[in-house]
Amino acid sequence: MFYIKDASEYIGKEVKIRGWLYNKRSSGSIKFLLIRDGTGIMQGIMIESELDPQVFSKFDDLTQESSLKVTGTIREDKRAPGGYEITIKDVEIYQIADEYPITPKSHGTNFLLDHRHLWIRSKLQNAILNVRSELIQAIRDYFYQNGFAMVDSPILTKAIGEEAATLFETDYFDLGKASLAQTGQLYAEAAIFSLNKVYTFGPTFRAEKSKTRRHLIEFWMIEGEEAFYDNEMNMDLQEDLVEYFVQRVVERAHQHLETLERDISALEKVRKPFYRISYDECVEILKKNGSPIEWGQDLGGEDQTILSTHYDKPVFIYNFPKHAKAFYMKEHPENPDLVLCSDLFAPEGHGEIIGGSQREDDYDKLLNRIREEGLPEEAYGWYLDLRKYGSVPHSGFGLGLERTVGWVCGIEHVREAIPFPRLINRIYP
RNA sequence: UCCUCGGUAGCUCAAUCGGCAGAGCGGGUGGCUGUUAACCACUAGGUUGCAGGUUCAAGUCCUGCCCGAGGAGCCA
Repeated sequence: MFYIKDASEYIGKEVKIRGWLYNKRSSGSIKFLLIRDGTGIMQGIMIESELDPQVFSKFDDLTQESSLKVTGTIREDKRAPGGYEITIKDVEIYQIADEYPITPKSHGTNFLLDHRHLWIRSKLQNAILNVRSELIQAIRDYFYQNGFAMVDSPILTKAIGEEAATLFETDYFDLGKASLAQTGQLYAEAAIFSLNKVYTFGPTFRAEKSKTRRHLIEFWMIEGEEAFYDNEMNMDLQEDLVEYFVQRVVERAHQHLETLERDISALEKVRKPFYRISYDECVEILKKNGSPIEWGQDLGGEDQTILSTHYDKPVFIYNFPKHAKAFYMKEHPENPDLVLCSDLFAPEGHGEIIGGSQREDDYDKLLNRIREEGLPEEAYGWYLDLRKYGSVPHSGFGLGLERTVGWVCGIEHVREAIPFPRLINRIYP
């Protein structure tokens, strides 16, 4: 089957394009159809003097997004968008589309989100979804090539993970309430004792009442977990992974990045080593740049923006205060107020894309932290077991896919980085 | 939950001091032999988010509510 992206291989040949009408123009007895087939957009020409009148008149019936099959010869022509065009010999119509809501002029976000099922057909959204697809493939390939096993963590769980206030609950037969997973990490930790290095790749759910450009209710997370890795090695791994997938997208999705008018030179700078700054240093830098942050607090949205505009490459902030971070992070051996962890911030104002840490591997210390945080001890029985039967130092991290897609594509809001975003006040379409 | 901004034609927006409800796109009709979000002419299209109030007169001012956007908190 012929696809528009392969046009250069078909010059002078007769082909059939199956697709949808993107737009049309006419100047009387010469008419232009812009046809898209998901791989590209190609201009078709209909010339009255060279066409059967019955075929020529089909132009008038065609509406935006009508589905059609055109037969014709591919030619190179500088006047055509994309450099190639098809001289049409025949037009077969699958369906005449109803009046299409998304016109070739500008629309507001609310309207576009209401029509997300149609919006994804547009040029920029198509490019974003293509980059997302390339990115996912690159991440999977990286893990495969580096000896990681893929494990699937459960989506229905007993409340265990991040925070009880942000759980989606559902009835689970005679066993009370279950909730949708907020993370697969704890299960990934169990899996390293079987497989050594693992990653999970799945949807996660957080019922946070967040309305910011960085938040989705349902988002996809990639979580690496590595036996016998300390926090330093964990950062080395993240750095290597991020460099790999960014460079691979630059290489294989170049055209889509150009469609998005992404500054590709900024992505080409994403090479090891990244910057690494301790939390202590970070607080000093932020204070100098006018942040009201005090030692002991986690970084706010404004702080993230300051940091990620300050550097031209991703930057790690490591070793946060214990009480700003999750219970499972390992206490710093020389300073019990700190934990061994790191957040990775993407440059150009895009903010946090990874949170990682070395995990607490000492049974008593972990139990202590669970009690300090007032977590339901009984739900963590199996997780504590991992510290009883051959506990080892280990580390891991979670990469937010949509934030990463947003950064690589250079788009403002994560809601465009996923085909059908789930937002606090939106579950349609 | 809190703060800020917004809601006018299918869509994007305008409407001066409170004084006749407007334009572009999209739809319809006609024209044009190389168009590039084509262009030109004509045309149809309105419960100004909802409910009250002030006024001779409200899209505009006041009160309440609904909906949306951005941000805070929280996080990937």
